[in-house]
Amino acid sequence: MNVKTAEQGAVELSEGGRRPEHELVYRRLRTLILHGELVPGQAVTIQGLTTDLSAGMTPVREAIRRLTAEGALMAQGNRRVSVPILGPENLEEIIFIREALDTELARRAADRAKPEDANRLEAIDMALDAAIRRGDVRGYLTENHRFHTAIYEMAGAPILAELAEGLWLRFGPSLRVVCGRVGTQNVPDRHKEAIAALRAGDVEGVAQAMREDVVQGMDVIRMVLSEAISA
Amino acid sequence: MNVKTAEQGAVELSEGGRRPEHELVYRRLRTLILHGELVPGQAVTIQGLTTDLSAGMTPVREAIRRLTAEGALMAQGNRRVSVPILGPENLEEIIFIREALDTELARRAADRAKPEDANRLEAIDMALDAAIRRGDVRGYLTENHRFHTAIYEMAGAPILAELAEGLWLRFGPSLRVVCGRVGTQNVPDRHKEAIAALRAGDVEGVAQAMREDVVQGMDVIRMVLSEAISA
DNA sequence: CTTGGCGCAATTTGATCATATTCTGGAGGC
DNA sequence: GCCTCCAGAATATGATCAAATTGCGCCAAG
Repeated sequence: MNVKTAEQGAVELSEGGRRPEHELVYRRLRTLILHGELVPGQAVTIQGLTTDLSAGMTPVREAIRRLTAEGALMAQGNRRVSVPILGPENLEEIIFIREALDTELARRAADRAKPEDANRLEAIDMALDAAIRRGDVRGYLTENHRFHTAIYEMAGAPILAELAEGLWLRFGPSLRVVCGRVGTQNVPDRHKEAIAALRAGDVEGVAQAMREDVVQGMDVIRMVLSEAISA
Repeated sequence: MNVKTAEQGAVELSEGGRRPEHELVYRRLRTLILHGELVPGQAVTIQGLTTDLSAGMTPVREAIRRLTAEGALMAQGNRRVSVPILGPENLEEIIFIREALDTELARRAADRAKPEDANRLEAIDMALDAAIRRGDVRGYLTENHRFHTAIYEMAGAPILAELAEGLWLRFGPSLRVVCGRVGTQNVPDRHKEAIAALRAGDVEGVAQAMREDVVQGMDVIRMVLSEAISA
């Protein structure tokens, strides 16, 4: 009678193959936000998601609560939820804390890095460059995020990594808007410098490269957003 | 026929008098964690809370998800949720980021402070001292948290404040354990210095006072936790 | 006669609950 | 000692209730 349990054991891949529905909904919604598929200010309705993602109400509700707690969504008070609009003040706060977090995470990652890690980062960065060359905004956003996430994981600091990841959710939607406006060509990064410093065993060099990467990248967002307001 | 709408208008006090159930459950559970009523490692079950708080399943579920996203609770993978146990490495991460956050928030708060703000802080600090004198652990935790939260609100930096608040949820349970072990007498603070600097208009003085407050306070936790392990 | 504002009602959406289903952990038998 | 079965708990669904916004129609003013 319990035929299903048999096949489940086989499907069990990597770790925890069987994910609860609310987890899946959460991840899908999360990547939607991260890749800027949801525009800042856009309303997020439960019933809309139940039909769009063809999921039940409860999983969708829980995913929305979770993302709201992470700052990826904003409760408007009157039971409505929407994608937050990032003002210059908010962005300035994010820049401050990202500078501290990403720098420290890079420092710790460099300190614990194994030789193969530099290769992994380089592979991601090459995919990133390829996406830039072909003007693939979606691919750019994905790979750029993967690059930073890889460093977070290398750092072995789960709480700091979680905080840093959470910040990406806050500026994700705006980042997409920026890319739509200035393209992917003109967004500078310090990935090559970071990888070189990592190979040289220069811990502080990696930390400083990532600091500059963050500050410069966020600065582009700041400028585009401020001229979007004046326009 | 619409008698209900009339009375609702009257009940509307301050802002948003009508709170949804899941919000209330969230707040109650949150203060339980913040004041250390829940021991690190303790299991948190949905059905347990539905009976304890006499609430429905759905609101409890959402509150738990929210607090899990904030790091106040930990999903164990196998559908279980518990209060996280803070290891030395985790605590060290929290100390690092709190030092950056609380210092910056204090700096911004001092920069925007009005004279009455110093009085508000002093009132809280006096209540705190009173709680210490009478050995009231619960009161100590409440007032100490209120002191810092007041500064966060003064800073006018909602995102940084939210992040800082979230960290309290992570070390709240352990803080209670520490107080139960060393009492409230021996936990130093720099509140008086911060208030004095605030009155003097010394922005950097306030920032440094709060930095020392955080570092010293967290150091007590670190020491107690490490000797709890060796014991 | 047109237009702007106001209020009511209809519809859409959110919140909650009761219930069915699925899964985990452990007890007991082989 | 391992496997099977069971109890308890979590997940997920759909229905029901409540609330908020939207849109329509009416009235009054220009």
